[in-house]
Amino acid sequence: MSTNAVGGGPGPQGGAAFLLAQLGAHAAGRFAERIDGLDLTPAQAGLLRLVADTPGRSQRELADALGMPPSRFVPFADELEERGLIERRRNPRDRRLYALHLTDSGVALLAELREAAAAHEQQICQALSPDERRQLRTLLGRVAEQQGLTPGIHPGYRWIRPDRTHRPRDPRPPETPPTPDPNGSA
Amino acid sequence: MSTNAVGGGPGPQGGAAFLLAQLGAHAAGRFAERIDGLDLTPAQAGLLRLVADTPGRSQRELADALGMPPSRFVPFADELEERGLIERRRNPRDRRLYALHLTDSGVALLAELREAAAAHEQQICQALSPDERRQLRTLLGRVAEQQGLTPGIHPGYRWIRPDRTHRPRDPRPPETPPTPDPNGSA
DNA sequence: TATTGTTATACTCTATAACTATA
DNA sequence: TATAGTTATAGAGTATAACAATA
Repeated sequence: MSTNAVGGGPGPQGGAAFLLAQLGAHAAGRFAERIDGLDLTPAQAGLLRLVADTPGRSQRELADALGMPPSRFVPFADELEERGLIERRRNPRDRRLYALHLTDSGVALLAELREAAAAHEQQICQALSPDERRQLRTLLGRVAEQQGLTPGIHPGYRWIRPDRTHRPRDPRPPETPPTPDPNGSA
Repeated sequence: MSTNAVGGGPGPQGGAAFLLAQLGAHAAGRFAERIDGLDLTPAQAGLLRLVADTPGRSQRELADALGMPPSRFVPFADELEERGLIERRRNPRDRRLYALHLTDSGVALLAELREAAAAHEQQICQALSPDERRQLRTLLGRVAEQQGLTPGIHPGYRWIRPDRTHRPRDPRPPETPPTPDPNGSA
């Protein structure tokens, strides 16, 4: 059996940092499996959550928040739009911008996503009593805060395996003629 | 600011499962940065650790243990061999097999790796007192055990970004003539 | 001229599947 | 015929950089 020569600390299972990395990858993998039933990848779930959280943001803003280049964000959002989960609305003040919003369908799926997340939480924390789970959340929360992590933002979207079933989208039909808006600037 | 609509549970930072995934990715990323100074990727460090832990195993066994296909394992091990950290020894009983061992250089680097892991542990757990760190390790260890994780084996080697500076290796010179070994079977 | 959104291209990484040597 | 190791190849996914529309 493996005795972990470099796990980073005391104990047969390695230090807390190694356990965090190990359990984090495990938890992320299990969550991915779970929401696969909703036909969502973790990154897609993250975008739904982000759009629900702060609706109306531009694609550029969202791409920055997720740490992904705009050229990657576009086909990424395309999928969710094709599935009717989000919609792009032109900003009449600045017609370069799309404001992203959840559709009713997207709101409904988000509710399912919340259920999945709750079930996931139960599944991962099985070994702990309610009191121990609170202890764990408190300890992890303090570590996360001290390490400067943004609540609710997973730092790994950049690396997470993307959806491989992405088909090229059909060309977007030309926009409705430019409703002439008298006020000019941004 | 993001208020985390689907983090999986109570608290402003999401449930324990989300915190685990978030902190796990963070810890893994920081560790990767740290050992970049030793010119090692996390996957390479994992292989060094594995070979040190159970020397003499075949490439096939190691590839299986790491969950990577043999065709990917070969160039992966090539790099470490070119750098003189591991060596392949023919098994005279079954000349199809290579037994992998650490060189002296590899042992020395592993010692540095242990130091890096210890420093990493300190860096990640800054926010906690020694007693709290023990609590955290205990809680995480119980979760890991219940979830069936193998101590010391990170489940994410399959997905971790590989080294992009891999140059094609020069062809291996033909093996020394077959020391005729009277006993035939495996 | 700068910025948003988009598309094209070139590059990297990967797994599948042949292939060689040995059993 | 089966297996360890290796190599070739074809496919997927990515970022860089050009591009169009709008400011």
